Amino acid sequence: MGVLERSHLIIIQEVAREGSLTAAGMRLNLTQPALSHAIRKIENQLGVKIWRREGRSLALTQAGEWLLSLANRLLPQFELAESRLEQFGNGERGALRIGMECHPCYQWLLKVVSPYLERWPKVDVDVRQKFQFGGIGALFSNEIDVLVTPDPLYKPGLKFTPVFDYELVLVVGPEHPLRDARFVVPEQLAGETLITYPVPSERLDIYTQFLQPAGIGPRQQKQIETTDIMLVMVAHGRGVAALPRWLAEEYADRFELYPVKLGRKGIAKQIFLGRRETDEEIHYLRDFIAFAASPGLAGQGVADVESRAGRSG
Amino acid sequence: MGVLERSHLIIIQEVAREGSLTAAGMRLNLTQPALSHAIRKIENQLGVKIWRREGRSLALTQAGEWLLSLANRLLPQFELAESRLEQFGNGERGALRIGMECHPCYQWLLKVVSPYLERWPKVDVDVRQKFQFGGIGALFSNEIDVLVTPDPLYKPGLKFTPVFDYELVLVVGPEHPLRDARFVVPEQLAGETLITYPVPSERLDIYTQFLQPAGIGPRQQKQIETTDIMLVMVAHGRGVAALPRWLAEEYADRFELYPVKLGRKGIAKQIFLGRRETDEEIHYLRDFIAFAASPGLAGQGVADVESRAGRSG
DNA sequence: ATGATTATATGAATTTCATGCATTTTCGGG
DNA sequence: CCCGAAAATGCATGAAATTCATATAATCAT
Repeated sequence: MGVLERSHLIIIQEVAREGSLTAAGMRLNLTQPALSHAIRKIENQLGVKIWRREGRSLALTQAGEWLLSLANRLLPQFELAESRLEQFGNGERGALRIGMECHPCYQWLLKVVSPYLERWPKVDVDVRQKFQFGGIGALFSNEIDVLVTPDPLYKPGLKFTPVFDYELVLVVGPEHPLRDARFVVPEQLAGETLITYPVPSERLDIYTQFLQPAGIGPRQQKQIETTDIMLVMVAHGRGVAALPRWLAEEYADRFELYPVKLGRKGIAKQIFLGRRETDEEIHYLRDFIAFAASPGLAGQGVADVESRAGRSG
Repeated sequence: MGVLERSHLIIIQEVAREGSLTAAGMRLNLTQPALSHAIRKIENQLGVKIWRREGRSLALTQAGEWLLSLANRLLPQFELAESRLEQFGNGERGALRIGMECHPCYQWLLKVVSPYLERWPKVDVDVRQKFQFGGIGALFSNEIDVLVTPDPLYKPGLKFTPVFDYELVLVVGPEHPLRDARFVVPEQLAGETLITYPVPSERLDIYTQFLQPAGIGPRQQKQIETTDIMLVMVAHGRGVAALPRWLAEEYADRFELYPVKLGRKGIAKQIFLGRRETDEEIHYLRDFIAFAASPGLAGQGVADVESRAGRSG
């Protein structure tokens, strides 16, 4: 079985470096007899002569030379490992696996992540969008560490923090008859082509909070992966989309887009970051939440929206 | 100070592999409490949580995952190291550092080494030709393991084995007046250009055993490193050289060379392999000596030479 | 639910092992 | 040949690893 230990390599290295047990003992805070016993034990366990008595000091045999080169190769890796572990222990290092349950939030997340990576150079950020058992399940199963979601499902062991509010608006192109409407009612979408992200309609607020309550569906639905393409389509009058107002504004300089309020009062949305309570003490995670929630970052207020939505249980 | 040991990595790897302390304990010949105590101690020493209780078994934290990848990287190197050391212990592996005190022997050595390397695939052979304190000194100082020499200096701690005999002859080119002589006497070299290896003349038998006893020197001496060039020169009549008879015969198909006996009786030489007595039990070294001494390898008998030389002391 | 089952955790007892001390042996130099 | 410096040896001891017995926790089937 394995008998060669890191401490053995340290002894080999140090004895070779100092050329004597007495001197090596000093550096290792051991006595000469301790080392003498140790090296003999190593040799017996390994079944190889490692040292040769050369006069009144020790020299390495061939096997010893080989072990020394091994030690020089492996020991630095152990040291590196320990300094890394210290970083883990201090909460300076880790992987922040962010789960997304909110398609348009991706644009927002990018703005948060960039400066965050500067602040935490040793933290790796990973973004995931598909979860077998939903975002909450992914949090519980440790698949992710943070969940970006509009649906904070309050459960024991989880904590949610609101990070920004926005208004969900209908985005139409310049040729669209609704482009200057003060607001739109569900019936006005009955003849429209609705462009959405490719997720089930029960996860799309435009359905759950606007169309379905009125018992109305669009004439056609097109699913498109990326926000850019989606907005190109909208700008060219190939359909309408429901997106955060700030997102429409963000793209305003590239495409001619017109946001229209959904319903008289508009649809207010709020995004939450969820995390496990057990991760409370992880510095870089706590900082991510605080940083993401800090005002002036997303900067898309909802001053003109009167009510807030957000299921809880 | 360094606390992370190989055994810790083994535990991390095995627990991760089996997913349970009990199962890992079986494989490691440890009880479950032993592991339970061990992993807690590791965590305390490193100051990092490595495992997370997941239901009734254990899962790795991020730091744990990182340690596992470290273990997967480092542990195989330890295992490789141990199997190598076992080979060292069995005398299957090592470095055979051969010292040469005999220039023309290089050709012979090549013929010995090739098949030897086949027989001992894990033994590295290294050939050295320069020694600060002579070949014997190099043996004593462990600079080399085997010394190829015509001068076996018997000293306590060293053993010499004769490996082959040869006759030192004068080699001349096709145009040379001596080409068909039955033998040559020192006086006949007085007007010649003698080509030798670049070593002091006290280490050249043509001087010590032939020219100097007669108080004669050659008209000119040229020093050349390589045997090939030396023989090209001889074949073109640019000088004569003193070389083993078998070497001249070896080159006969490439250059037109004529060997001439040195003196009426010829100069007989014997090559010895010297080694330290302490290396007696090294298999691959003992085999090298036996192999090199086996008849039919060098195959250059000295049937026609009547006396043997070789100082001893 | 509840008990059976299968984990890990805990604490005290025990064994094992590393280390230090005292001493001897070995080696090199005057 | 003896002295100084270093390694080797043998024994005693204390710390650390391991085990045993048992408690606690979580899953599963009924």
